[in-house]
Amino acid sequence: MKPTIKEVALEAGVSIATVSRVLNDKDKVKSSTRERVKNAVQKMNFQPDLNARNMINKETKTIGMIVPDLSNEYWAQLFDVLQERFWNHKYTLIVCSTSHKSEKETAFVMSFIERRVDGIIIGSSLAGPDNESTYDMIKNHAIPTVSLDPKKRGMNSVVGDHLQGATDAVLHLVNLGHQNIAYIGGPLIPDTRELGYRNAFMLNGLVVNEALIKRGNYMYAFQFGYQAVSELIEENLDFSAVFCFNDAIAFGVIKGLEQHGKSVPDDIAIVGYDDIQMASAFKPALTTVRQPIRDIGDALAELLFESLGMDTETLLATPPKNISFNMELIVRESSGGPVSPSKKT
Amino acid sequence: MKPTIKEVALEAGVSIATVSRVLNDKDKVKSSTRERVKNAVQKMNFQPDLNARNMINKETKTIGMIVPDLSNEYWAQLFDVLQERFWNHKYTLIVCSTSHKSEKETAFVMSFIERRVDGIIIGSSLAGPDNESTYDMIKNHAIPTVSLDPKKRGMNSVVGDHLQGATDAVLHLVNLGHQNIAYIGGPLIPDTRELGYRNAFMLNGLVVNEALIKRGNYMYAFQFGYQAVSELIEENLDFSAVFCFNDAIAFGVIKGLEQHGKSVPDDIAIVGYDDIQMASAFKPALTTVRQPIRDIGDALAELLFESLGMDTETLLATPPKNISFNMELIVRESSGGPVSPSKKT
DNA sequence: ATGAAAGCGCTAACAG
DNA sequence: CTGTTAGCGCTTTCAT
Repeated sequence: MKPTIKEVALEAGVSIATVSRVLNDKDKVKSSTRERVKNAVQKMNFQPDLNARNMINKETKTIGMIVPDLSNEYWAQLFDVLQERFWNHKYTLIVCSTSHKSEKETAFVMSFIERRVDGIIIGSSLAGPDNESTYDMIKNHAIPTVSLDPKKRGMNSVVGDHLQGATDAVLHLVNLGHQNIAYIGGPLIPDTRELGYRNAFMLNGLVVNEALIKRGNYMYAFQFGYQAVSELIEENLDFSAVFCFNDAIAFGVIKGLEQHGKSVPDDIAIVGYDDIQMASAFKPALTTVRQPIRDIGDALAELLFESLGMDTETLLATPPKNISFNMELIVRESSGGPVSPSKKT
Repeated sequence: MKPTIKEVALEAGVSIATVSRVLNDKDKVKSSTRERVKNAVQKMNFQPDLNARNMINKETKTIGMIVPDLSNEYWAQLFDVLQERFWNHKYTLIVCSTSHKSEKETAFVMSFIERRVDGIIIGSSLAGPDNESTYDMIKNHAIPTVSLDPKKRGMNSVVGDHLQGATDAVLHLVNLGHQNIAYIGGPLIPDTRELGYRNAFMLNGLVVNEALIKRGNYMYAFQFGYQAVSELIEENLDFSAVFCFNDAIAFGVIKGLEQHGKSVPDDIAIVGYDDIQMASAFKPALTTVRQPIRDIGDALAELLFESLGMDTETLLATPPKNISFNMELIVRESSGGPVSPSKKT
C-alpha cells in the first residue's frame, strides 16, 4: 500500500496536521521540523492523494472535454493547445471522443458530473433529442462550460466565424467562374458552413441546386468524402467545383474524383476547411480555410478560467460571452487559383 | 451546491446507509423503500460523487495514458480504440501528450500517481536520464502498467514487430534495385525500425552509409521530414530511396523532394510507416507498413485488465508479458512498386 | 430490512 | 509553532 499522511507523520514524529502544513506550506512551521517532515516524505516516497484533497477543497482540478473525433487533426491540435494551458494551471484535461455519436455525448457528460469535473468544454454539437437533456444537466449542476458552438443555449462560446469563412471560400470559387458548386457537409446541424455556402450564392444572385449538397453523420471523414463525391458522379450531376466541410473530406473527394478519371483542379476545383498540416503538402496543394486554433484555444481557456473563479451564484447570474474569430482563406492549387481572397464580385 | 447522499436520505425519509444500498443495489432493501429512494434521487437529480466512492474502494476507475503526439493519427486511433474498451468497463482514460518532450513524461506520471490512477499505459518511450526515475516511480508504487515499447524494464508490453516491419520495408526497396537508401528516423532511442533498416542491409551484404541516416526529436513530423530530406539534398548525398519512420515524415519528405525538383517514385522511392488513412489517398499513394492498431489496442486492454485484477503481491510476483504483432507491408506507388511483399532476395 | 457509527486520506479551524 | 478534532461524501460493518 502507498504510504498515507499518517505514516509520514509517524515517521517524522509529528502530527498529521504538521505534515499537511509543510505539504501545502501555508502555516508557519519551524524549519527544523519542516526538514524532518520533508525527509520522511522523501524517504517514504509519499505523494498526497489528490482525490482526498479535492474532497475538501470542493474541486477536482479536472476539466472534461468532448470532441467529435480526435483523429481529426483539428481537434487533436486544439486539445494539445488546451492541455498545455490547463496543465500550467495544475488542471488535468480529460478528452472524450464521441466518434460523432450523440448518445455518447450524454454519457460522457454524465460521467463528467460523477467525477465532479470543475469545467466542461463541448467541442461536438450534435443534433438530436438527447442533447437537450445533456445541456440541461450541465445547467442544473451549474458547471462552468464553454462551447465551441455558437450561442448554444446561453452558454459561453468561442467560435470561428464559419459563416464568413465559408462565404469567402465559395465566393472564391464563384469568382473563378464556377456556378455549379457542390457542398459536402459534415455532421453538424445546423451547419454554419452550409449557410456560408448559400450566402455566397445569394450574394451573386445564384440559385443553389439542392441535389449538389451531401450531408452525413460519418465515422471516417476521408471515406465519407470519397463516397459522397462518388455518388455525385454516379448521379450524373453537373458540377465543376466542390466545397468541403473539412480538409479530410476534401482529400477523400479528390481521391474519389481521380478514381473516376477527373483531375483536380482542371476538371473540378476543390476547397477544404481547417488547413491541417497535410493541406499544403498534398498534391494538388489544397485551397482551404484556416482556423486560428491557437487563438481559439487561448480564448477558450481564458473564458473557462474566468468562470472557474466564480461562485455558483455569480456564475448563474453572469451573461454568457460569445467570442468569435475570423477565418482566413488560403488559396493553393486545388481550386485552380491563385486568386486573391479579397477579390469579391 | 449539488445534493449529497444526506439530502437524498432526508428527502426519502431513510438513513444514508439505505440510500447507499439502493445506489449500489448490493444488500436487500424493501421494494417500497427502494422506490421512495429512487424517486428522491430522480427528483433531486442526484449523482453520487465518484471520488468519495473511490476513496473507499481504493480505486479510481481511471487509466492514464501517455503518448508522444496526439496529432499523429496512429496515436489518435489507438486512443480511440482504447477509450472504447475501457469505457465499456466503466474506466475513464486520460491521455497526456508529451509532444516528444521527455520532462513532460515524468511530470505526467507524477500527476497520475497523485490522482491514484489504477493503471498506466506508456506510449512514448523517450531516452534520457529522467526516464529511469519515471519507471522507478511506477515500479515503487506498484501500478499496473503496459508499455508500447519492447521489454522495457520488465514491464508488460504490447508491441508491433518493427524489426520485421522495417526489414520488410527496406528489403522491398533493395529488391527494387536500390542500394543507397536513406533513413529518416524518429525520436525513439533505441529505434527498432533503424535496426530493421540495418538488418535488411546485412541480409543483402550491403553496407550502411551512416551519412544517410537522419534522426531527430521533432515537434512536427511533417516538417521534420521536409527538413531532413532537404539537408540530405543540400549535403549532396547520393540516394535513390528513403525509408521513413512514419507516414507523416514520409509526406514531408515527398514534399521536400518535389520542392527540390525530384519526382517520386521516378527519381526517389519512398516507404513510410503506419498506413494512416491519408497514405492511400496521397499522390503518389504511399508504400508503407501497416500497424494492426485494433489488435494492438485489444491486446493492450486485455493485458492491463489482467493486472488490474491482481493484488499488489501477485502483481509484483507475476513476470511481465510481452506480446508482439506482425506488421504488414503495403506496396503502393511511392516506392515504384508494385512488387509482392513476399518477394525476398 | 434498516439505522448508527466507524472510517477512506486529507485539510482547516481551534486550542494550547 | 504544533497537536486535537471535526468533517468532505460515501461505503461498510455491526447492531437492532
